[in-house]
Amino acid sequence: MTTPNNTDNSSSEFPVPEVVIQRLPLYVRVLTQYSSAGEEIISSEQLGIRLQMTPAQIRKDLSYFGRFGKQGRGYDVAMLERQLREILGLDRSWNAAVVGMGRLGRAVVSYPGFAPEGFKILAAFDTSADIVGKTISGLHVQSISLLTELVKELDLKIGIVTVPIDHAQEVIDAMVQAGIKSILNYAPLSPQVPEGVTLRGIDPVLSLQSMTYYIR
Amino acid sequence: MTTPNNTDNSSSEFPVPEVVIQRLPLYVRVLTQYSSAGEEIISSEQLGIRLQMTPAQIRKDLSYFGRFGKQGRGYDVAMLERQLREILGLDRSWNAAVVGMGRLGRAVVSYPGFAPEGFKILAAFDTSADIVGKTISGLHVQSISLLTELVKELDLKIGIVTVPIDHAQEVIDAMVQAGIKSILNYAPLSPQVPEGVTLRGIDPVLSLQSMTYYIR
DNA sequence: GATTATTTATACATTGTGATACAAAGCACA
DNA sequence: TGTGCTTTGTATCACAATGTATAAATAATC
Repeated sequence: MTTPNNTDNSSSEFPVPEVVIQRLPLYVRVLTQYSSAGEEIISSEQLGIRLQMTPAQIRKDLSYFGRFGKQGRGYDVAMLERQLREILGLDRSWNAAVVGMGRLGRAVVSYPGFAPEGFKILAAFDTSADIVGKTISGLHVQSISLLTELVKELDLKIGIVTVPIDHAQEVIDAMVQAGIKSILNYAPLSPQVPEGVTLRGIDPVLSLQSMTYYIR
Repeated sequence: MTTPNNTDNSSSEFPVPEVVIQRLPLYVRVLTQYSSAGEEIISSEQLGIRLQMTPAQIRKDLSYFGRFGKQGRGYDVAMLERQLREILGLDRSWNAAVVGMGRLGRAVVSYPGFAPEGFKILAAFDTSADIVGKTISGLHVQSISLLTELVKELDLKIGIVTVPIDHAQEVIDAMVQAGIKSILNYAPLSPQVPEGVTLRGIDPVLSLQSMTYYIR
């Protein structure tokens, strides 16, 4: 049952700015907190305080996708959360493969933060013969040559790169070749990916290196 | 010895945009690679190809800080790297404290990527009595109540937060109280920090959650 | 039911950021 | 030395993102 006033602007008439997309998960996060605190309504101002941004920015971001709020009242927490999760594709779960089962890869597969958010690591790969065949955190480590096959078989949609820097580009190329369209890269480099592949980097050193500018 | 053509715009007459500061470490990284590949000169176009950005953007970014290149020739790799490192404060090393010695904290202190870049984790803290007193990766885990004291004693300039989400804000408050001005936060929330404190978040789930928008 | 309080959605203004274009500067080579 | 080629630095433009202001809608109160 959709409310009649819910005009859907998301009909991909024009592209939503990437910055906006990146903020949506922040909104989802706050909404989840509010929801579990028993709140039923939230205003853009309350959201803004939590996220240190102006209420107008939040309203404008949301308006790209429809009209979710009620004037004089605010947003229904549960409803808005549901809508945003649907927009982001978080109303389902996503299967992921990790490539690189060294220290970092092991930390990633045993990180308990992914599964509750619907990201399931179903396969682990490595190149080195020492590691292939072992079982780590319940995952049987496979040879990278089986990547394409298992991407299809297990419906893997996300690739997580945790190999050393000098193998990262080739691993990413292999992922792209295997049909992976979303890559989370932990290696400290800026890899080249073709159009249509989304790449995000996790790079604590880069973050530190830009923070030091502001100390002194 | 400064070259005469090196006009210094960095004299904080006007603030350099934060996006620019965040790109400088990327330039440093490519320059380091180029340098160890034996290249002496690099053009903004070559840099642009590596980082998937327009040459003009790179030139403009650099021009905030001075004139480092030579027309018709390009940039001296070693010189530019040295300059950028100095601008970012990477020509020295920085001491850091990690708070939260659970799984994540242990992964962070044993991550070998920090030290070579000049980030030295000199102290580890936790709240739980089970962990305080243990030695992890050569670090004696201290009670968080000693934070302020050790920040001074060890000249800790960077705080790394690896506690569970429900303790993160209080830990960050404690760091701010202790005089820490740069915080790297691994907890999945958007903490509140006062003006003058720089905060960067490492949040793989957030990255994944915005990537799923582009699949489908 | 009329009046006052809120709060959204959005039109408009302002600011920030990135791309384009080109003059000035250096290099290479005849 | 002069000519052509390259590449920087920056002025200018275009557009993206943010902030401000307000009309319209809802709720609350008397």
